Amino acid sequence: MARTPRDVTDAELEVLRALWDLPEATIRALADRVYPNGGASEYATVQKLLERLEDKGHVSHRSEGRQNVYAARLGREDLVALRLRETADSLCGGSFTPLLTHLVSGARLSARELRDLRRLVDSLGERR
Amino acid sequence: MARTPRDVTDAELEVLRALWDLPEATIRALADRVYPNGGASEYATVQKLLERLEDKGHVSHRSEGRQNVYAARLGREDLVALRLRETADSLCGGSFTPLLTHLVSGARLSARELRDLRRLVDSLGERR
DNA sequence: AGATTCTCAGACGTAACGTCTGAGAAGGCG
DNA sequence: CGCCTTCTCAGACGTTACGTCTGAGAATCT
Repeated sequence: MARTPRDVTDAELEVLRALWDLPEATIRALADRVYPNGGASEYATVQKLLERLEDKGHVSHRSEGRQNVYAARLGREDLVALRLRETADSLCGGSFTPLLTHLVSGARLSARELRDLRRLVDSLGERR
Repeated sequence: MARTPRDVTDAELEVLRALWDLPEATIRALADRVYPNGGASEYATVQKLLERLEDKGHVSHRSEGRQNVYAARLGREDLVALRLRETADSLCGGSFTPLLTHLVSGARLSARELRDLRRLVDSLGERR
């Protein structure tokens, strides 16, 4: 049975998070944020993580002058979508309905979450 | 940054699936199902996967006579819940609302699914 | 008794993951 | 101009997860 690598690993996610806050950033800016007062090796770590993220298509870079400027191609919502799809595919035969059912009925939503959801459903219902 | 092992790996999931179909099963039954016409080593593989699943608390066994009978402690819905919580925690600050929003607005629900969902939400709202 | 089938304990190889090192190019500045 | 700093690129390293497999011993069957 083949092992499937993770879409985004823990350390990669940390870098992605930084990129979500700073929509465009140089490696140094990201390194400073992810590893405050980190040295050369932490810098290189971020660099490698960015390289791997780019291999996966989740990040892109352009070289501005001498240095590279990175930007996220995968947004937080996209990653949420990815994770939901993975869950649906591997556990629910690809259907999202079981996820919904669980979330709505089982997950003890707060009053606010419930209100938001009701509004969402209402707005969807109107458009039909 | 510490690496976090997966809740259930691919091969482990395969065994879990088998256990979901056969609510109680001996190792051999599971091995036959997961690896049709597999030999002694496949049997041992299933055994090891069960051991790891048990370490994680997802499976339990009792020894019936000479052999061990395994049962899933973690149901399909439980695993769905786990995955959803992981996603919410790592990407949405623990809130389920973004997941719901994505599912409801993005997942192209059928009219019927939508109606059921609305009813579900309404019934939940009444209880407050 | 001998063959079979179970359990338990542990080893093995590969890949993932997080981290780090070194070499080279490009500016900044005395 | 030399020197120092900072960047990029390429690749190595150690640990662990993961999937797989082997061997030894106990129980059961015929």
